[in-house]
Amino acid sequence: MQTSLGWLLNRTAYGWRNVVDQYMKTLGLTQSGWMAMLHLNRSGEGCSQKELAHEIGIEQPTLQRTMNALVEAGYIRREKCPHDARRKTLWFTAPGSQLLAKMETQASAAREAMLAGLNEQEREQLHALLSRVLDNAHLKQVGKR
Amino acid sequence: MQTSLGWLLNRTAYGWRNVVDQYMKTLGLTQSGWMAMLHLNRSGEGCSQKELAHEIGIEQPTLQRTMNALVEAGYIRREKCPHDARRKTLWFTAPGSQLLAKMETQASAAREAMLAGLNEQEREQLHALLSRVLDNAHLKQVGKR
DNA sequence: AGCATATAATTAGCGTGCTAATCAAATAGC
DNA sequence: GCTATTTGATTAGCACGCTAATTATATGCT
Repeated sequence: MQTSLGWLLNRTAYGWRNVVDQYMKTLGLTQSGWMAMLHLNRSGEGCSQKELAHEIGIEQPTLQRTMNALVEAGYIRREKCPHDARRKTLWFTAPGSQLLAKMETQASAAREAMLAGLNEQEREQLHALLSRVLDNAHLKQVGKR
Repeated sequence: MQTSLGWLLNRTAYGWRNVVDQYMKTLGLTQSGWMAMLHLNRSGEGCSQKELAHEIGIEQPTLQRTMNALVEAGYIRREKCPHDARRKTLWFTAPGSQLLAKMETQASAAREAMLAGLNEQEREQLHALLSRVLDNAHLKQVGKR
């Protein structure tokens, strides 16, 4: 095996992000921006920032910066939660919803480009193998601090 | 498929880096630091900074910052190349070589931890699938600028 | 020889991940 | 009911990927 799996994994993830980025480029959003938009749609509008960060798999302060930019750009708005004054819920604005629709199209085109040549069975195999490696990573990180 | 392959890929790569980081932690080097040390050993001492960056798969300015830290820490030294005054070649210092030996041990322990439960055939399968996805990424990035 | 182009190292500055620390509100325990 | 702890959002600052631009040297073309 010429290249180590760790390196390969890292580079493939990096390449994937860059390809999606190219497909998204015309929409004028950065990587963290489209990630947040797509995941907010998946999580469902009205979730808290903490919940969205967890869904994306990043930490709250990381999302904070991205959210500020999206709010600034007018795609998302924060609202105070009536039940819990600490929470702020997230909602698409009308321009945000329009942009989202275009993003979904681009996202699936990018996905298809990356997986070109892999049949359904191979995609599932890759998914299964990566899931097992990721589980190992999580096990090893118990008691990290 | 619950989680998208893109997300899974990204998180697995991230998890892998963090696990290796934990194994390396006691050695007092950052992620980019041990990457540079291990790859310099693989490339062979005396290579240029550009060559090492290419071997690692990062850009020259990214390596530059890391190299400055490693030189500062006394693990690596830069030397002027006699044939080409633009080039600088990279060499381990004595403390650097000692550290490297420990790093190699930790690196393979980390690798084994991440791949626990995957037999040889599965590892090769994962390698092959990732390689194909990475190829797609490269194809899509032709003419990127 | 002399000027244009190419290449290696470097500097400057951005994007996005993180942890640590702070503030405000909610919850728990006495 | 009041203080102690927990929780969500936020701020500050670090690590490490990038591109663009600068500098010094090498190479190539006329």
